[in-house]
Amino acid sequence: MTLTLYNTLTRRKEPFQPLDPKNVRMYVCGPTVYDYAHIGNARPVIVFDVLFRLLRHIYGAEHVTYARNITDVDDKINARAAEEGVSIREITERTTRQFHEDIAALGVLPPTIEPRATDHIEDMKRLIEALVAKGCAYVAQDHVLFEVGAMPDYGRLANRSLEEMEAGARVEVAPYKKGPMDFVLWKPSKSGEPSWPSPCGIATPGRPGWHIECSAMAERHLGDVFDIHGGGIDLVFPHHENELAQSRCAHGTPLMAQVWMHNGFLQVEGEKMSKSLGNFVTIHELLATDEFGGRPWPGEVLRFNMLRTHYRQPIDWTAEGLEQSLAILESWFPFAADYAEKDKEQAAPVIEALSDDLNTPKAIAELHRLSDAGERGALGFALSLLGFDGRSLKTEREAAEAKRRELAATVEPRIAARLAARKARNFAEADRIRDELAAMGIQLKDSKDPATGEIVTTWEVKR
RNA sequence: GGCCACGUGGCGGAGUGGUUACGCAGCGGACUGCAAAUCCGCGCACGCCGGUUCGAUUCCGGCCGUGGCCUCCA
Repeated sequence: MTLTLYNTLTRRKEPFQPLDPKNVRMYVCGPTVYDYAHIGNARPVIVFDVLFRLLRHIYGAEHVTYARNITDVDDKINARAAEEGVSIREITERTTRQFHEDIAALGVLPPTIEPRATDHIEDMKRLIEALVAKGCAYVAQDHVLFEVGAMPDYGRLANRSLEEMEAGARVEVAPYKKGPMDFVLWKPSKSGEPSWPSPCGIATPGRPGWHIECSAMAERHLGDVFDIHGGGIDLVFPHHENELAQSRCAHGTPLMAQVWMHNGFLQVEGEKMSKSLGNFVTIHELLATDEFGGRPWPGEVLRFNMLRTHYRQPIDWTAEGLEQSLAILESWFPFAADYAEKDKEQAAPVIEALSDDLNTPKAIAELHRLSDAGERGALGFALSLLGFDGRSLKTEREAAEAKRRELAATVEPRIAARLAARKARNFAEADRIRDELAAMGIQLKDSKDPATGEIVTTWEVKR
C-alpha cells in the first residue's frame, strides 16, 4: 500500500517517497502566540497530527521527525503586550501554555520538536547573511530585503507570475525596495520593541521578518531539504512562497520540501470567522463554555468533527455538525482499549483510506463498517490510530454520573411511584410523573428483566 | 480588478461515464399500556445553461453562488 499525498507545488496527488525512510521529516507552521487559538487554528494542528500518526504507523514511530514551531516574535504580539500593559514574555508564555492545553484536549500528540523563534535568532541571522552573500538579498536603510527577482521561479507555489502579483499589488511600495515584491528578512526595531543585534553590519538593533523564522527553524531541525511542509491554505502566499525562496536560495537546492500540503479554510455557521462579525470561536470556549451550541464539547468531538471533512475541502463549523459528531462517537463508546494483531489487519481499509491523501471521511465510513460488523477490536485500533482514546467522552460520562448521583434522591422515589402507578394500570398518573421528570431533564427507559419478567426502569440525565 | 478553490438528498459526506456509498436526522414496522432504547425496513441527491457521448452527477465551455489569496490571518 502506498501513501499518496496532494502536493500544492505540482497540483496533483503523488505517491510519497521519503528522502530517508529512516527519518521522515515534516514541518508545519505553528501558531503566533498572542491570543487564544481559534477553531480555525486547530485545523492544521489536527490534520497534520493525523498525518504524523499515519507516518509513524507506516515508517515506525522512531523514524518520523515532526517540527511544529511557535512564533513568538511578531508585531501582533508586541501590539497585544502594549495593549494589556504586560511584558511580551508574559503574553507569549501564557498563550503558549493555553495553546498546549487546548490541543492536548483535542488528542494532538506533541510534535517531535517545537522550536521557538526566539531561540533561533542566531540561525536566522546566519541565514540572512548567507542570502546576502549569495546575492539574493540586500541591505537598505537598516533593513535586509529578499530580492524576489533573484529567484527565477518565484510564484511557482502560489501558481502566480511575478507580473500578475505586481499588477495586483495593493500596498504601497517602500522606496528603498529594488522590486515591489521584495520582502523583509530583517527590520530595525524602535525602542520598546524586541530587538537583537543586527546582521550584515547594520548598527541599529532589529528583529527578523516572519518568513525567515520558519526557514531558519526548518533548516536547523530538518535540514536543507525535507519531506513535507504543511500549513493552512492562506499561508501559501506570501508566507510559504517566501520561505521556499529563502531556503532554496540560501541552500542552492531545487526544493525546500518535496511535498507542500495545505488545509482548507473554515467557516462558522456559514460565515467567515472574523472579529468584526463577533463569531470568533476559540478552542477554549468550545471545550469549556456553553457559548457554542449550548454546551461544552468533549475534545474528541471537536477532533472528530474536524476529520469528517476532507482536509482540503472548506469546512463549515456548525453546532448541528457537532451534535452529529457527538452522536456518532457516543455510539462507538467505549472504544475497545486493547486489540490483537488480527484486529490491526481488520482495520486495513481505514489505513488505506488515510493513505489516499488523508481521506478521513472515507476512513470514517470504514469505521462505521467495522462497527456494524462487530469488529470492536479493529474499531478501537483504528480510532486510536486516528487519535481517539475515549478519554474526553469518559470524562463527560463521569460528569453525567456525578449529576445522576446528585439527583438520585429526588428521582428514584418518583420512579418507584411511577412503577406502582403502572402496576395499578394508572397510566395517567405514571405518565404525569414521567413528564414531570422529563421537565427536570430526566429520561426514563423501561425494560423487562429477562429472568423475572418484571419491569425495570432505568434513567439518565439528558444532554 | 487579477489569480485560485469549492458547489452531491433536511444535515455531514464518499465516489463514479451506465448498476445512485456510508453516517446523522426523518418516516414506517416490530417491541412497549404509551414513550424511550433496540432491531428490521423506507424515502429523498448530484448549483444553472449549453456541448461531447448511445448514455453525464462524473468530461468540456459558459453562467451563478460561496470562499480563499493578492495586506496580518490556519
